[in-house]
Amino acid sequence: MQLEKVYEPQRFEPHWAQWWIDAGVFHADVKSPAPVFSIVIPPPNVTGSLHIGHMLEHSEIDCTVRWHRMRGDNTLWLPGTDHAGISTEMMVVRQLAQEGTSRREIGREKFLERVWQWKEQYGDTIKRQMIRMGLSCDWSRERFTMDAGLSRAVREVFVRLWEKGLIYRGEYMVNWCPRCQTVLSDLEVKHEESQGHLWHIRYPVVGTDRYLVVATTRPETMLGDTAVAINPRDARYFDLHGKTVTLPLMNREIPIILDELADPKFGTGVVKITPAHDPNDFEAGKRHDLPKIKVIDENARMTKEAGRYADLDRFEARKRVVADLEQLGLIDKIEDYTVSLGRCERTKDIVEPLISTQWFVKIKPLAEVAIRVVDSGEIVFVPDNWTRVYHEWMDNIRDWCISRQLWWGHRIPAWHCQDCAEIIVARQDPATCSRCGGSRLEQDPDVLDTWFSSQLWPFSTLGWPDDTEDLRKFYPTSLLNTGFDILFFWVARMIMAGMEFMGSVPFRQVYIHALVRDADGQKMSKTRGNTIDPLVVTEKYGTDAVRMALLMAAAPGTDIALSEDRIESARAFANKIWNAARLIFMNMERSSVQPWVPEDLQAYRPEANQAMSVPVEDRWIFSRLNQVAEHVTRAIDQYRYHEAAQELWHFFWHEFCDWFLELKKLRLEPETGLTADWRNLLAAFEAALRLLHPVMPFLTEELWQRLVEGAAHRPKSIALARYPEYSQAWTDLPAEREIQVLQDIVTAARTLRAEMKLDPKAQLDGVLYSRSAALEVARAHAAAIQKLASVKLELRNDAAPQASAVIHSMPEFDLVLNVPRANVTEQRKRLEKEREQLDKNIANSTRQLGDETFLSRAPAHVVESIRTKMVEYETQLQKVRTALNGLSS
RNA sequence: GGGCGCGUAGCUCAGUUGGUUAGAGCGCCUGCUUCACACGCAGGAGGUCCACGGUUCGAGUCCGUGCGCGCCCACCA
Repeated sequence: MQLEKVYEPQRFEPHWAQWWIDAGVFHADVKSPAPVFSIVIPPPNVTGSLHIGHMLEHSEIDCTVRWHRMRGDNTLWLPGTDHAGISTEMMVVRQLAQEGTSRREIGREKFLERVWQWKEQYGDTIKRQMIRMGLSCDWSRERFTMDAGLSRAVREVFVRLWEKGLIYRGEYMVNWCPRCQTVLSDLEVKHEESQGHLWHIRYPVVGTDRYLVVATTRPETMLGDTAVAINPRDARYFDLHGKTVTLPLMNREIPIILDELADPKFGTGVVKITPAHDPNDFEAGKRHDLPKIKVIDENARMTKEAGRYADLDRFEARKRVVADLEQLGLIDKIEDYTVSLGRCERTKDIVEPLISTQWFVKIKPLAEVAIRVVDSGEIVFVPDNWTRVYHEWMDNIRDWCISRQLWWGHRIPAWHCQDCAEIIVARQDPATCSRCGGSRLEQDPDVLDTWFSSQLWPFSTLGWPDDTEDLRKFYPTSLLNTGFDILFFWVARMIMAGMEFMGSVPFRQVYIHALVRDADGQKMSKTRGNTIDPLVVTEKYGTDAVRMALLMAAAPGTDIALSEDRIESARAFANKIWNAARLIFMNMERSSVQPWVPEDLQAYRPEANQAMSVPVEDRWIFSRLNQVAEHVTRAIDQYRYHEAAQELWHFFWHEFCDWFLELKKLRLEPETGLTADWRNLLAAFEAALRLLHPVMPFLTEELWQRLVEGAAHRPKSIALARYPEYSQAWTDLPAEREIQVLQDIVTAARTLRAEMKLDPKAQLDGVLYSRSAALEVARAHAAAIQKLASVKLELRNDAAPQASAVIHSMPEFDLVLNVPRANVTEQRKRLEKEREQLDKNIANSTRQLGDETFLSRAPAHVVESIRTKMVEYETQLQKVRTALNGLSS
């Protein structure tokens, strides 16, 4: 079992990914009618990357799931849903545009075919990558058919809501993106501050020589004004009530109305009312029964209603309108003004508020229930400050516009009778009109908002609307792990849908993780060009390294700044493990040691070890393994992935490799390699791999399989082996103390050598002075000390002599090196620094121990620990003084 | 206009209920081609924990104010 010298994840990661699925180790048990990936891959001629946020999410979920499985919990992995919607559609639209074709030209059928070609072309890449990320992937056209599978659930839901009167179709003010050619929900509109102007326009009052001055940031909309409003309590204009003004440019006479909408304190206190192009005005228009004149169309061009401005682009029209008004002397003034512009989340185009007929969900009744289950604690957010954010939104929720003018999505199951205009909503495609019996039915051309189907995820994936075994077994799920960016889009709606259609919560806990950002903390975006492409980095550094880097940084609360540096150092860690394995395997081979795996760590009770006179480093490493198992378990349990990852990192690298393996190497037989007590090493390594497996699944599987190859009784996969568990009995404090002293002795000698700038290869002699157990430790580990620090120590049960030029003092011992010429400067520097620190500590402790209030109020153990430390400080200070004296004599 | 979060070593960040020498990774300095690993080994430098005030025997940690940065929500022309 030769290992390559350098860790090359590319060679085994794809293999294990496929193997896990084939062997059923890790694949979801559920036959999902939903498509299973939520990653957007752009077509080849569009630069960009995957949804970076998912990397973290997938690593965390996978880590959690693996960990649960290894602990024997019954877990279920549910794949995510596809974002059938604008993103996908727009990519194909862009591709078409580059070929000189438009979507409309090609038609719905051909367009959808085109989307499929694109998905299939890149499906393999997506699939491979998803598996590498630890996500099962069963993605095929059969499973993702807009008119089958999931759409059955979607239809069911639509029909039920319709029958309950919770879906309605109506004319409302909607957000329209002229580029996407579709309506957007409120959540898809992002507001952005930008520099604009506030135009003050004079409207002549009919029958007088007065003007009313209105202010607007969008002068072109004035063409559609059907009133101006003043506040009923505004004395300035009260006498004008009942009169009319002439709308400039259009020469239309429009009424002056009284409405609270007009704020006397803002601007002139007069507001123009454009019911067709502003949500506020739309409401005001309803209150006063005003006509709605649509002057801007779906292409953001002016309509016929705009008179001579018809067909102009909205911004061109703005210029003309302003110029014309100026010429007429009707511009009162123009102010600079910061306006909050609504932009399309995807195209960044300025969203135009339009009147349009759309489908809506009446959301209040659903929201009330969803608020209740969070209030009552049936659903808990982690961290819990998100509860507030959730409330904030749910309390002020507005009806949800669910229709989209796209093709890539679930068709709305509604038919319009061409004869009697009846709307038929049905589970089965109707053949005739239920009212007039006519057969001229046309299905509504719109598709549903992608989140309409996504909200069904917790139960549609389990077979709903059928009453399946999966559904009964796995609904509700215990945990939802997601990013805060889709809290409203998805999480809130899943809760509403769960309550409405299943009658119970879809999940108990919602863990909100951080988002991944670039090295400078900026949001990754294609336009900024600061994306890290998961496809590229996992290929380059390995999935395990990417996961480790992400988890190391996954502290809750703050976002993650991801850089290649971090991934690189995670790869170094992976390489370290790899090479530790190389060392072990090479020696196993030399000694023909039989691969062997203990049943579990229980085999290594410290009592048993002591009885078998097992080397202390073995007792020590088992004791440490035990502690680490406990810490990691607790950390993952509380979603503190960064703590788990760091604990594992430190343990594996700086304890297992730096000390344990180094000590073990000293026991190598020159000819035969491993000796009998290497059984313990194998057991420790095997357990350590299991400990690491949830975080670095591929590397650990590869090494574990090699390690246990041919072993008699073993699980098929490390993923099916048991996760190491803490047991107090395994903690071996004497062993830990002994190794600690050994480390101190070796480190002290090394520090001295470095300070003296001594030849690192030269074997030195030294003396260890001690009156404590350190003497015994040094005696027992003389060989180790000689190897690890290149120092042969003479042991003296005595205090250190007054004058020693080369000395390193620790509380337990003094170590003196016998060297002819000492480099005194370096040592003096260190000693003086140490003395300063000690002086400070002693002064501090003295002050506190002399403070009556402190002594009486501080808890006893705190006072006690300061007393103990005080003694230590003083002994140490004495030693440092002696050493300094020795230097000067 | 509301709400939330952040400010700790050159950089990116940890720091669970306040407890006394504040940690890690990267970077930096010194020395090592030691037979697992230069994606390495050994040693080291580097911090008035944004400022001021308060609570406390004790504050990086709790409270207030200010400064700086970021995010979310919001129909004020």
